[in-house]
Amino acid sequence: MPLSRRISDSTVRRLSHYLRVLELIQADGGVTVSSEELAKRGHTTAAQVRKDLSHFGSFGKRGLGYSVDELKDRLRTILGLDRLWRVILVGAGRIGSALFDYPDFKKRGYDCVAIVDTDPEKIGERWGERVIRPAEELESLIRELNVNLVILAVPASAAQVVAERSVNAGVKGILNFAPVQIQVPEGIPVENVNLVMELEALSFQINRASET
Amino acid sequence: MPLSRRISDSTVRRLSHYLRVLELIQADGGVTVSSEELAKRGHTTAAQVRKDLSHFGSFGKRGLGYSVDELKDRLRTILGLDRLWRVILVGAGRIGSALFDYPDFKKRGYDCVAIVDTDPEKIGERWGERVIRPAEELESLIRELNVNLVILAVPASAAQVVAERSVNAGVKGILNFAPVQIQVPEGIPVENVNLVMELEALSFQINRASET
DNA sequence: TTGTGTGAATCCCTTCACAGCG
DNA sequence: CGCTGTGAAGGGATTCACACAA
Repeated sequence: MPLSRRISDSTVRRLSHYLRVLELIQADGGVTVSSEELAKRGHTTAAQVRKDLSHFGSFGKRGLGYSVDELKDRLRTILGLDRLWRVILVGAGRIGSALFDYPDFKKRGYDCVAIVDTDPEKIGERWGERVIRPAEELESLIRELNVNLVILAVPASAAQVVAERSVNAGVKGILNFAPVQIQVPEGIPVENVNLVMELEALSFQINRASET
Repeated sequence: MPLSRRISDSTVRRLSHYLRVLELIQADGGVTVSSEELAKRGHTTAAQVRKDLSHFGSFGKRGLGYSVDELKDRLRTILGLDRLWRVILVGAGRIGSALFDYPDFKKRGYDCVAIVDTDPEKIGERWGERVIRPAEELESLIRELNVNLVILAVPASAAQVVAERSVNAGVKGILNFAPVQIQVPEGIPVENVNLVMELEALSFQINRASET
């Protein structure tokens, strides 16, 4: 059942969302949950929930629903949250600092083990337990600290170079905040977060809505 | 031809991306582009580019390609960037400040006309030309300054309430950074940016890749 | 000849509907 | 009986392939 099928990006997003909902349900003292309820608190249908989960096994009890606790664990495993991810943050600007302080980060198993920047003013600055290191140390930090993920919070012009250096030094995935499409070798996943693109999607939809 | 068909979200994202590529091409002195080239510099196919554009009209010349300048204008109009969007930022934390300073913002026609926060320490603080106002003034600011869009950079617990107040006061769209699914009336577009979700998508894919 | 615009074919995702298990 | 798990149906979106315009 946990077949090596291709799982779509939207499915993964939904799984991530289910996990969040489960945590809320658990906080409210819920012990079991139906696909119906899970769907209502996401923005999906019950059939979708069941289909999503069915790609990875059958975790529910017919006539009963899912055990909140068990499903939560399963989702954590599926999403790869049952291990620690070691993250390096490249770019100690505002986006970088916003991420660094994001409370859910650590909670989800992401540990920012290093920060680098090119700005001499910033190098040496202390953020919590970390000290900002010069960008030249990128590769050595990745290797020494066994970094898995890199967060690119750098200007568009620097993103490609940093991505290449990081991949060469051994990172396995990239979260890219720079508004460019970066090229990486096959097999290195990249997720892009592009703030302007989100806003543009919004203004497009508003225009549409008002055209009726 | 600019028919009122349903345009998918992914199409809009691609349009937004084409626009960015066109700007780069123009900066390099390019005057015309083919769907082929546009596709290569995005992450799509030529057929996809043509199909996307065909939803809104036929802007190209057969055998020649598209005029960079004209297509850029068309895309700007389609995406609703040919007007000024007035934005209010709710939450003057790090994410808020990152957005506020995002250089592409103003360039794309988004003007952050007001900032509010609940923290007495922050109220009165000056950011560029703006002064942070108390959260109680949300509605009056939206009305007086004719705000179209609200950016929610607040904790999850506050997001729903702020969204409702904003919609009641007249905003037409919401960019939500809080990690919750907010409920809004039909016809008010919401775009969600969820940083943890992006990271989870990444770790999922890395796990998958290594399972091979 | 080149490269667009577009029906047709294909693929993938979502929804339906129900068999089957607790 | 209630709710899951899943084959089948349906619907969208992507890709193909080619007529046609410059």
